[in-house]
Amino acid sequence: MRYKAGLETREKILTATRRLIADAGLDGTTIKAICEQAGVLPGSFYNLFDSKEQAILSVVRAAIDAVDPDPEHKGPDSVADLIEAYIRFVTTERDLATVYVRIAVAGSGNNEEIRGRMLRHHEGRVSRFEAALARERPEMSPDEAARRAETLVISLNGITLHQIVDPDFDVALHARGLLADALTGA
Amino acid sequence: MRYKAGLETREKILTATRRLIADAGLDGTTIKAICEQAGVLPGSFYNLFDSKEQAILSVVRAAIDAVDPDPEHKGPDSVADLIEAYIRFVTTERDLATVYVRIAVAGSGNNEEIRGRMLRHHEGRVSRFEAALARERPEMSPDEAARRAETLVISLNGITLHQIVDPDFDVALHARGLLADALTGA
DNA sequence: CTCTAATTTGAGTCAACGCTCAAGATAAGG
DNA sequence: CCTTATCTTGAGCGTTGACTCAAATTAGAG
Repeated sequence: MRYKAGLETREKILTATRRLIADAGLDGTTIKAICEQAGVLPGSFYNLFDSKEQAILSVVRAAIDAVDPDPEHKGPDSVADLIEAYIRFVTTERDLATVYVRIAVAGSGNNEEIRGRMLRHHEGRVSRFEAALARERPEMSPDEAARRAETLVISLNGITLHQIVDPDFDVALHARGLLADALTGA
Repeated sequence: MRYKAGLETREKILTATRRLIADAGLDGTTIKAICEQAGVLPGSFYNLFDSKEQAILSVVRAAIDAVDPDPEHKGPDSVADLIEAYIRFVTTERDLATVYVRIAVAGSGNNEEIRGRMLRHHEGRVSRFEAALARERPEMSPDEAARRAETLVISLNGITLHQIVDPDFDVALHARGLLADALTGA
């Protein structure tokens, strides 16, 4: 793949795949459905991807990366910053957020690469929350800060999970509630 | 189905289906796999169930009911009671807990019956937590208690979700942490 | 313009899926 | 023991899935 047309087709396929995983689930994400949504034929798909799994993995990697934007920037974010960034992601990139949860649940049992990637990503996120928490609540014991940071990240995932079941769910309200709980507790 | 043999076969099939959804995911839950695991042939499966979906739905209904044991008992549980019951469920009935989350995520997009059942069940659970919270923290505003109760239920689901990705995750530690946060906050 | 590599086409392969069915085996009431 | 309802067998049906490929088309460097 080197010509412009190929790159554009690749993007169309990835966009269609992302949309399908979010809307129809993994079962509904067939080659036929992807090709129809992308306006492309199967042969063209297989000119650019080795397998259906490869296309899905590309989308999944993008989704995982998008959950934690700017992971290199190790700057001193506050817990509130991190929560607001998450709210922004979940509300503006709902498809990617849905893909993230769908794959975490469906892929972790079968696919070791996905499971490992999810776990490493989780640890990274927890670390950032933990550091922010230690900065803002210096009197808190390190163990307590670590436990709270992990609970916070997991609870945020619970919020995203619930948004899949109830699309009208108020993500921001509950995410900010978690923030308050994490900062005010004993 | 009336003979004893039929009822036993039915149970074998449901057990195999539950195990498969938890271990292999919905994709891996094929008629062939169910029948092998149950030690039964396809014809026998279809003598007892109208379709694969019917068997899966039976397992799903059981999983949903099991998340909230004894829902009729409207007794005055404490928040701690409810959390401990949940910890017990997630740790002793891990297969059912995994089925619950897998179906919530995979089924809510496609299947309206499952989505509705999940939502109603969610509301029921939130109500019980809300009532317990109002009893233990009477000074809390009703809105605040409602918000906290819902956040608590959603966070517990996040814990179950995380257990699927990381089977060694300490469910009890984090669930009890949530309890403390919910009771002590402002 | 020319030539090659990249891309698109779409009919077609093969395996696996959910599911059926007629025939044989087994259970239980009378 | 006989009869009838229930259960089991397993080959096989039609459909759909992922994927292939040779031929036609198009993009772009020289």
